[in-house]
Amino acid sequence: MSTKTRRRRPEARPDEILDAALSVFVEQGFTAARVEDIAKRAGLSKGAVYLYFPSKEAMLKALVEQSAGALATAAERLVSVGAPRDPEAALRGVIFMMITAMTDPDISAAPRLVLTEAHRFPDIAAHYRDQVLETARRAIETLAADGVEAGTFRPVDADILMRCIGGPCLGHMMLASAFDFHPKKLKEPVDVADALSDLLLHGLKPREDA
Amino acid sequence: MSTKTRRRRPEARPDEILDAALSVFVEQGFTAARVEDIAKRAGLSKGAVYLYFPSKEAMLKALVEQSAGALATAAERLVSVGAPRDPEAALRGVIFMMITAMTDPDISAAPRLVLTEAHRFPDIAAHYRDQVLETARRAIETLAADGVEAGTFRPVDADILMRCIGGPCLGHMMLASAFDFHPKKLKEPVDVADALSDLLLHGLKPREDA
DNA sequence: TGCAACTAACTGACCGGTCAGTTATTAAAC
DNA sequence: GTTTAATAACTGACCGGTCAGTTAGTTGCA
Repeated sequence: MSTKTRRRRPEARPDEILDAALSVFVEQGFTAARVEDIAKRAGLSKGAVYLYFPSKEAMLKALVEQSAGALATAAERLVSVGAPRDPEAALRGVIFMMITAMTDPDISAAPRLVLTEAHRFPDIAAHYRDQVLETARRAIETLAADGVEAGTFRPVDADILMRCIGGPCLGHMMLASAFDFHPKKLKEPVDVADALSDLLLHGLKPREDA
Repeated sequence: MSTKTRRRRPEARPDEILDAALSVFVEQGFTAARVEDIAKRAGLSKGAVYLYFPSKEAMLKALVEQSAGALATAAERLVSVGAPRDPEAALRGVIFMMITAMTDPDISAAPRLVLTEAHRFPDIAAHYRDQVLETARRAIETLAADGVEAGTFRPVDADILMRCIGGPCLGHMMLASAFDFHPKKLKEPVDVADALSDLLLHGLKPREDA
């Protein structure tokens, strides 16, 4: 019960280790990450880690699978719920969700890890592509189709829209996490999300309408 | 001259080594990259590399500085030349340039490397931020101002515009390089650039004008 | 309640391989 | 003959993974 006792909590161990592994992987990169550091952060010795995972790489794969599942369902749900009724609001919701998620280092950690390590682990890359990216593309495709049908969007290629939604969010995250580079005026995630949504919806050129 | 002789070409060596280092760094990541592989790819032994660079990290820094300088001047020139006359064409030009650059693995290699390694080398990150990102931001800020003055753009926050220009290009590159994920219909870089430009300029909502 | 006998969780020293960086040596060029 | 480019062999630190041993906790029995 006390904070000091090193009790046995075997059920919670794998997740504790994965949490620690994620943070060390993100800080150091997979190769430079030391298993001993992961163990220490999880409150264990190095040997104990190998009671739960057969190798360092197995931890990486478990993390990726965890994250991929969560992201795929999130992407699918988010669009399918709101899009048929109000495509514009659904799109704003997607962007807001992505910006807030990307702004939280804990939430963006797993995608960041995948992004930096994917190309060295082809099976991880393929898994993420099929599970997350294809799902997201399909979701955006139906979002766009709903919008066109409702007359609130004009026709647009799904791959382009995908890059115009995800890209700025991705860029926003990378600028912040890799370079500590933040917007000068818009400090709050919600303001960034709104400004991105406005620009994407209305375009850079002036409008006669509105 | 012959392919077999191990002749002396000291002037060209540093750049040859850096070329090799860049490709190995991008393939393996900085930590996993082996100096011996870099040497082999440059046609040298490992020891010879250390005649030109004091450490592996020095190669990384030289690469980053090289790339940062090139990018900063490119960004500045590209905007300052075209923007005052025709902001819309200038913006299309910037996006086209970025997409074509990002689509060429050789050209995008250095930025990709910086993106994946920056957070572990704070001085590299700071250098890139001050040299490249701030320059790009200023360039985009004047591009936006020129467009507003000419009446072809409506007012927009520079940081948002920066993310809406760079983000989709960055996303396009990461999807391709990390996940081998490409647009289903738009195969040519020029088509992708045009579609991105159209969406950014005119927005997702239908227009009465045009 | 007290006390062995047992088990599962855990530890940390260790092994073997890898790799950044060094050095002794060779050979081309002038 | 001296200098410079280059190599191949070497060193030492580091780290993933292993394993013999320890400790915390449980069960059976009085």
